[in-house]
Amino acid sequence: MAPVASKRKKPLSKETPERSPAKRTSKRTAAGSGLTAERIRDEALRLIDAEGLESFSTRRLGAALGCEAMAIYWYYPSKDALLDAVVEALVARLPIEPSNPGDWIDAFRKLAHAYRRLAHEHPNAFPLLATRRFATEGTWRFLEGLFELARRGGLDDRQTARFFRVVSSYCSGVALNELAGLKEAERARQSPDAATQAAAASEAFPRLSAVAAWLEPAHFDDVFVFGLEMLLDALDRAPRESGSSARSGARAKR
Amino acid sequence: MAPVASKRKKPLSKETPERSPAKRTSKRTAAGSGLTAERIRDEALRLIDAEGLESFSTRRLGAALGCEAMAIYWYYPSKDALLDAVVEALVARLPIEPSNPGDWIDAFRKLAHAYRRLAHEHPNAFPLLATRRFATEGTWRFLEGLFELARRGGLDDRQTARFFRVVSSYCSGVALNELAGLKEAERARQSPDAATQAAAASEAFPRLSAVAAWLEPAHFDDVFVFGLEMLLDALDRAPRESGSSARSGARAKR
DNA sequence: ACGTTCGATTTTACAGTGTAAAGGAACCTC
DNA sequence: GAGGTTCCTTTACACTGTAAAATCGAACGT
Repeated sequence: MAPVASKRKKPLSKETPERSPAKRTSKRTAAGSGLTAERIRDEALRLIDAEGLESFSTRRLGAALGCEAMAIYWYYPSKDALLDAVVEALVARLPIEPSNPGDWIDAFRKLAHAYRRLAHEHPNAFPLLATRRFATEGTWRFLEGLFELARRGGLDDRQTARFFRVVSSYCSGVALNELAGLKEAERARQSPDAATQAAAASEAFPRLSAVAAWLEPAHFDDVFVFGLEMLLDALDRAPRESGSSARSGARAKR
Repeated sequence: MAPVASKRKKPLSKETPERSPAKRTSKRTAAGSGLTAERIRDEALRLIDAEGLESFSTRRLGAALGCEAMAIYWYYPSKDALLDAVVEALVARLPIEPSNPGDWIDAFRKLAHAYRRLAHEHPNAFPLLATRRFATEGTWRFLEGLFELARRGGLDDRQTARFFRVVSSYCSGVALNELAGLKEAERARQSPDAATQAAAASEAFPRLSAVAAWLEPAHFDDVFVFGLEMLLDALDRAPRESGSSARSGARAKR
């Protein structure tokens, strides 16, 4: 990636006069070639969706935008920063409002489903979400909204942190597993020796091949909801058991 | 990555006479330069651990092994295949035996902890595990052992699949979150404007900054065990409720 | 003993990568 | 006009994965 990967020294010390059009003096932005940070970011997401994360490059993005690759570097300091922006744009689509106001369990549920939907809609871009830390203002705003909702639900800071970590970890994990499974299914579909390999595995690993049927993409929905409701159920119960504050009711399953 | 990323056509059709020393006629293997598939894979893992996944390249690996980069391609058809082998080597270290034989809950617990330990010991290599599908024989053997254990515990195929997905998803998710958090913490440590940024966030996002204390690496252990025991507890309860077979006892918490 | 084959490695080459460092061209302010 | 700021292109460099060919030593058939 980087020419020399020894030590990442960001040269953006305090001396650099902030090169980038960060909302400042947007008088003469329209006369250029229509290039904006947003357009670049949107096109980047479109390209990643269309052609995959691996083959996404600044030069290809430039070609898609009708400019040279280096033009991007006026709007983003690095490809990494651009990908951060893409992550932010994706996160910004997550809803925080619960259907039943005050029901934070339902908010978490809706959020979990939306998160997973994101993985389905942007399978190539999703690994970015799971791998990168939320590092931009938009993602912070998102978390702020979620945590505020949890507070209004009566959760203290510690519980909020735990619930968030547990649910978000579960969702990332499920989604990544799904994507890996889908990718493998596609690979198997166009490979000629798929049947051979599967047959061999079936003989050598009987338990694996028996269980494998239930690990198929067809059951992803089931498994996801099963684990999620289990988690939410336990989370709903946990605060009461540790003698914390009460919640407004509403439980979904069973 | 690939020169042309259009369509991945594996040219390994049935005609190719299997170029690679796959355990065949290892008569005169010792006189070479001591290069073996295992040594290459181990050195690859060592390099990834030491210098990061991003800066890992076939040429650097060659230099570390004392050979040219292309020598690797006699043992592995591509860098991707080599990384698959690294994943397999890591998975091979996971234990499947429960301390209390027959207690599959405990087996899942031990496995979960081992999985997370793997993430801590190989933070740079771990994302490979989470992103790639288990695609080699060693990983299949691992799953076979785990599923056999679940069967002896009285779980049917469907339950086994669900439990495996739920627990493994949770573990991947937690571990990835941790790694992202650790990386960010390190970045913040050597960045001069960390305090500034944190202060700004603290004002703009009061809930976030209050909860953030509980999201610190210091509490990773707590959160992980909290969620894991919650899951195992629920999983332990689930089969009985759906009228399945009984288990041999032993519950850990509460 | 001698070519031939085969296994293992190096050499060379190519298309593509991220991005630093300039250079330009258009505009804004004085 | 002169000078500065903003946006974009050009050029260049160090590096990537890997196809293809060349190389080189050991083993083998004769």
